This record gives sequence, structure tokens and C-alpha cells, in this order.
Amino acid sequence: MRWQDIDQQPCSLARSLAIIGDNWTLLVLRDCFLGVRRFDDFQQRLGVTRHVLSDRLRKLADGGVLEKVAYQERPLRHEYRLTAMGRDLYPVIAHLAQWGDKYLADEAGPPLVRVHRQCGEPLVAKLQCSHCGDSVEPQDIRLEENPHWAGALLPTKAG
Amino acid sequence: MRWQDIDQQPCSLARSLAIIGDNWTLLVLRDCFLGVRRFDDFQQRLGVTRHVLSDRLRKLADGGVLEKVAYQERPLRHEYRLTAMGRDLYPVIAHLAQWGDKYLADEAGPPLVRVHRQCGEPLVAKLQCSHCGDSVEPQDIRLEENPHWAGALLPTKAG
DNA sequence: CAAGTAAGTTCCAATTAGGAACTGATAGTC
DNA sequence: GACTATCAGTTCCTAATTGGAACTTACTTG
Repeated sequence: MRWQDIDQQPCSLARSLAIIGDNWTLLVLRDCFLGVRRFDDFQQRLGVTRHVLSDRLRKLADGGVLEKVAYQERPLRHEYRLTAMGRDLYPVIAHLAQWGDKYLADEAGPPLVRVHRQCGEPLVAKLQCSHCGDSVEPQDIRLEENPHWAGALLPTKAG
Repeated sequence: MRWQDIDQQPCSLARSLAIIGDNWTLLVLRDCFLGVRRFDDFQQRLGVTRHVLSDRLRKLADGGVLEKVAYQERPLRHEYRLTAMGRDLYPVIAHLAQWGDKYLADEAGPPLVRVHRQCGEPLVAKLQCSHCGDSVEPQDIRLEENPHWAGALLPTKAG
């Protein structure tokens, strides 16, 4: 199977990765959350080649994560802004950054601290069940298959 | 800049992506959380080519996310198990899957529902501040630079 | 002895990435 | 009026990675 075809899998994770799972894409989104909007700014901050950046921005715009907005005419210039769909990826990025803070920082410590403005404390993200409020671990989750794909998604005991 | 060098950036997200940001890697981890441990099982479920799978498993093991454990001698065979570091990625995968459920499902609906065993309700993951318990949006976060890299991480108003 | 299992490795063609230069429309400066 | 800068890309070439299939090694089972 080709990577470019994973969006056809009946798996929400696979479909998500079809949009944001390419090299560089999540770093583009990191910069979007920092307020970067313009092509050359992305390019200089990331050091990615221009045609890869062009490809990733196009895929993000096609996927609905960013919108391409003209900020001037003559000459026509566009910038890229997060949509509501894009802003909904913030928890993914926050958890990934926190994971890197925990396991991959060097002696100088994590490069950035994310402070919650409302309470003034550094953000400590946890996966919580919003129904009961308890912290959730992988083994606390039971998966229920949609009957439409029953038996085709989860591994069997044999395999 | 080459993608393979992003682990040298002073950015926890970039360093995380150096380990799990390649094509296929997060799908390998999805299957790990479903209990898949063996090479051929990953290969058949994912449809990824065997040498790409081999490369990704090696990078995950080198990065500390999986450990390679012998499950038999003669012939020597290994399986791959999540470490504590790997299990800490569960919130990332849960949020990504939930994002796909919300925006990318087809008519038949999300393929899997994640039910919290303790309370019996479908998991609805949100980013919450564990200090004050409030739900957190991107604009609620203020970034503080580690003085060691002050001025080098965040974009300026000019750029 | 032949076939099966399991975890890879090897080979080749096709795709993608990295690096640098180039394009096109326009504005500002000498 | 020519020269330079800005900005969002595109084009070109080489190098690296991927997809697909076959092959290898070390056993076990019938």
C-alpha cells in the first residue's frame, strides 16, 4: 500500500495522518500556532525547501486545516491561517511537545514553557475522561467496532 | 535542512517528530496500542513494505518508544513492546483519532468508539489545565522562552 | 524430505526530498 | 529610467527514500 492511499482506510487515525502525517507538516502547524502566516516566514523558520513547503501548505489548505487568504492585491499575495479544524489540532501538538519536554530535553531544559494565562500555572496536559473527570490510561479504554466494519479492524488473538 | 537533522533543533515538538514523525510510524504505534507485537502482524495489518517497517521499528526501539524482546530462542525471534515512554504517547493518538472522527469520518460514522471502562461512557478528550481544571484553547497559552535560547524561538512581529 | 513459520534483507524501478537558481508582479531608491 | 528589494511560488538537477517482490536464515511440523 502506498502512503498516499491511507486516507481510504476505515481508521480515523490513518485519515488524520493522510493530512498531517507527512514530514514537516506538524512543524508547519507549530509555526501556525505561533502566529506565522506567510510563505517566506515559514521557509526561513523551518529551513524546509520551498517546494516541499509549497506542497505541504497546499495539502493543508486542501484538507481544510488552513485557509489561503489574500492579504493584498497588486501583486496578489496570500497568507495561510488556521481554520477551526486546524485549531482543533492544538491538543495533539501540546501533548507531543509535552512528551518531548519530558523525554527529549537536553541539559538546558525544555525550550518553551506553556503557561495557562487564566491561572498562571504551566500547562500539564493529561488525558481525562470528560464524563467522569478521571485520568485515562490506555488500558482503561475498551474499543467498540462500528458494525459496518465489524471484525476487520481489531487484531485477533491469533494474529 | 534535512528532515533527519530536526532532532537537533531546540524544540520539543521537532525532537518528538524526529522519532515518531515519519510516515507509517504513528500507524505502527496505533497497532502497538491494539496489542500487535510481531513483525509479520504489523506488516499484514498495515500493508507497509517490509524494509520500511524494519526501519521504523528500529528507530522506535532506538528512540526508547518500543523495546525489542526475545519471545523464543531457536530460532531467535523478537517482538516489539511499548515502553512507559511509548505508552505516554497515548494522548497524542487518542486526540488525533478523535480529530479524525470529528472531521474525516464517512457516512458510516467513526470506525471505532473508545469507551472508558470505569464509567462506561465514550471518551471525549479535551485539553485541560490540570491545575485549575479548565478547558484550554490555543489562545489561553502564553509561551515563555527558556533564557538559554531567548529570542531565537518565537517569531518577531516583523517576521 | 518437503512445506511452513517468522523476521528480516536484497534488488530494482519509481517517487520524493534537498539545494540552488529562476520567475513574475510590484514598490522603493539612486 | 535603471537598479534593487519583496514575496510566493516554480523549475532544475542530484541524492535519498519508498513500493513491490523475491530471497535468506533458522528452525519446526507432517
